[in-house]
Amino acid sequence: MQQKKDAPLRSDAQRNRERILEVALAELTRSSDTPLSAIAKKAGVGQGTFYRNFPNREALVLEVYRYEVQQLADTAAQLLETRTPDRALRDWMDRLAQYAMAKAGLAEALRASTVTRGTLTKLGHGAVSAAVSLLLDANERAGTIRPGVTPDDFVLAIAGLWQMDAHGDWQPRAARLLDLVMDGLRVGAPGPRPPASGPASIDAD
Amino acid sequence: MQQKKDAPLRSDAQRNRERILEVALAELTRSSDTPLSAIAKKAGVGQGTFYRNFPNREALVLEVYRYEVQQLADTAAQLLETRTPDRALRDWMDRLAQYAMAKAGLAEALRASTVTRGTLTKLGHGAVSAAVSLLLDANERAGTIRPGVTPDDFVLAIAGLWQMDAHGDWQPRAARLLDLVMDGLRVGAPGPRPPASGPASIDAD
DNA sequence: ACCTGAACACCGTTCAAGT
DNA sequence: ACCTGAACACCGTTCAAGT
Repeated sequence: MQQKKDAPLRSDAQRNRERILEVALAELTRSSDTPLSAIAKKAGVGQGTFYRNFPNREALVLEVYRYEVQQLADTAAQLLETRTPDRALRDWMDRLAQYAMAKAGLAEALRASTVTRGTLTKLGHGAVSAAVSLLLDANERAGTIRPGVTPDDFVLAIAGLWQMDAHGDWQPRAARLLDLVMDGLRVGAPGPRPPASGPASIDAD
Repeated sequence: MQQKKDAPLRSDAQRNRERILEVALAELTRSSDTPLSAIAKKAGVGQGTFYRNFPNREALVLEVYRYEVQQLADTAAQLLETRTPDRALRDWMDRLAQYAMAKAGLAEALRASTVTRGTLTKLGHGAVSAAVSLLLDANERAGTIRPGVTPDDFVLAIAGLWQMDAHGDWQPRAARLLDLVMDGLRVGAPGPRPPASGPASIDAD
């Protein structure tokens, strides 16, 4: 019996929660294994308060990550308005790579705290998944990628991004990976904007 | 001053080390976060002995993993003898997927203990890298994949395998990922066994 | 040279007492 | 209803004492 149904938090509780998230973002970005006690102290709350908000490390990290990733997801729609679908997709992937590197500490924290497998995928069911859907659908309609690619496929294909070292020269490595993925997505594409029927069918009408 | 240069271990020390690795494989495969103290106890050694052999959790996990992965790497050469290069590559990838799922607990342990990023990649510089090189080279020579793909590219491209949930129905997900990667690798391939010069050059001689 | 196991440090989690 | 901070449990790491 922690909390009613979706009753709004008391204002001080609300403030505490925000402070914790704020500090967690800064701290976890820097180093992925900052003790939760340190975060609580820096946020100016007791251990108990911390635990009232986040039952464990994973819950905190997921929440921080979710918020951060949301912003990136939002850019997908914008890119689609100013570019061709395939350039929008590729540009978004580039941003994703930049993001993954900038938030390397956070990504590490996520990997480290995610004991259960597939949690990363579960996170994908949120904002990222929606953004990816948008991009994939637009490309499928334009005939620039093969039909039937799911957001899940996409997320798995670019998983390598989360495995690169942010300190080294990740840029060329990321570019090569994303090029390969884009090529893989294009194979079997019906071709740029095909009207209705299949391309070069055996019997013409 | 732990140990001379590469002086052979005393026989009892050797036995202890093997016992630890044996227990660690069994225990970590089951659940990724078995306490090191539990492993030490089950192996019948004191905490100190454990630490003499493995300075931290990561060292242990890497060692266990390295050995396990070695066996898989060894199959690459065999596959190349009994199949066409591209089928050998694809079959090896399928085995890799099976392996990744069978050793899911171990893979989790690896992810969890790998604080430093790129450690996974570093592991790739060993046996896996050699196996992948073998497969890629054979395919490049046969013209079934584009030239210039490095083992690093490959490892990044299939990183999604380590992110799948072993309990769910990973089989179709893995197949889709590997298909996409294969397609990506094929794009720009010179074509099956081209003799010497580029295909369809502008000016014929 | 190697081993043991108690001792220490640290961090996550809980809970009695307070407002 | 929410907060605090001391107390507890657990695990990684070290080290004095042994063979």
